[in-house]
Amino acid sequence: MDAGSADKDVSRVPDPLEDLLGYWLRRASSAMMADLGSSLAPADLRPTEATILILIRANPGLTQSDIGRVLGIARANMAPLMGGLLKRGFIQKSRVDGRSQSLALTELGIDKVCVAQTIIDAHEARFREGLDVALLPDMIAALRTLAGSEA
Amino acid sequence: MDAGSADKDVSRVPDPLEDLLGYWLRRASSAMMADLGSSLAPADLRPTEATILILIRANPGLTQSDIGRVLGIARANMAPLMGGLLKRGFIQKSRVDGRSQSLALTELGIDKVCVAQTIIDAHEARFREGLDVALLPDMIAALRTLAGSEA
DNA sequence: TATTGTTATACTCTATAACTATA
DNA sequence: TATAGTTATAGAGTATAACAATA
Repeated sequence: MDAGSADKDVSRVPDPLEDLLGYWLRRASSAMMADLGSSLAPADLRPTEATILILIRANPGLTQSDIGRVLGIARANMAPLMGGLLKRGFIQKSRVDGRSQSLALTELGIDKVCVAQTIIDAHEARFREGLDVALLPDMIAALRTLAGSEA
Repeated sequence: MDAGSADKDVSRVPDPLEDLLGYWLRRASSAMMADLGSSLAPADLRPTEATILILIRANPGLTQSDIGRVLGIARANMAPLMGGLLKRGFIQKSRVDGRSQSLALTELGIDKVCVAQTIIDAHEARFREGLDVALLPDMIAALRTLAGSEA
C-alpha cells in the first residue's frame, strides 16, 4: 500500500472507520494472512494446508469431515484440499467404516509439518512483537468469542 | 458450523491452534464479515461498497485512487466497484484535472449511506456485546498496529 | 433418514499485466 | 517518469446443489 501521494495525505483524512471493530479486524486479518501466505510459499504450502497438517499431527485419526468442522470449511471444499495433500504424499487414509477414513501424516508429511510449524512460529512472533504482551491472552480470548458468534 | 457429531466431539480435540493470534484473527474476521454481509444484503450493498460510501460522506472530494489507498484496494479492483456505485446513482464524479475525478454522494447516496450506517452500527453493537468493554480500545489499537505491519 | 465423500459449478475477492491519457 | 483510470484475466476462497455409498 503506497501512502505517498504528493498533494494529498490520505493518512490524515477524517476517518469514520477509526473505531470500527469489524473493519480493523478485517484489515489486521488480511495483513497477517498475506504475510503467512508469502512466508509459507517457499515451503509450497498454503495457510489452510499447513493448518490441516498441524491439526492432523495433533489429532491423528480425525476424518476429513472432522477437520472441516473444526476449521469451518465446507465438505465440498475439503475434497480437493485433501486430494492435493494426499497426492503430494503428506497424508495417508485408513478405512474406519464404509464411508469414513481416518487421517494420519506420512513420514514426508511429518517433515513438512515441522517446516510449516517453524515458519508459522516465526510469523506469529514477528506480529506479536509490536503488541503489548499483557494484552494478548485477553485479546485472543475475545477473538475466540467473536469467532464463535454465529450470526 | 455444525459441531454435533454423534460419536466424536470435535470441540474437545487437542487444539494446536489454540494460542495462534493469526488463526483466531482469521476466524473472528470471517465471522464478522459473514454477518455484515448478510446484514447489508437487504440494503443491496456489499461490505466494501458500504465502506466506500461512508468514506466519501466523511471526505467528499476524495478520488478513486485515494479511496483505494485508504482501504487497501488495488486500482484495478476499484474501477468496477466505483462503476457499480455510479451506475446505481449513489455517487457523482466531478473533474479535478485531466486524470482525476473527485467524488461525492448524490441525494440517493446519502439516503443509502444512512441506512448502511444504521445496519453497521447494529452489527457492531451485536458483536461488542459479548466482549469486555474495557478491553476494546486497546484491542482496536492492537488491530491497527497489526494491520499496519506490512510484511 | 442422516452422514461421508465426491463432483460440478458459480460467485466473490484479489492479483497481475497491459494499455490510455494526463501531469 | 510517475500517476489516474480502465480492461482483461487468472487465481484463491467459498457457497450451493446434486449424487453415490454407507450407517
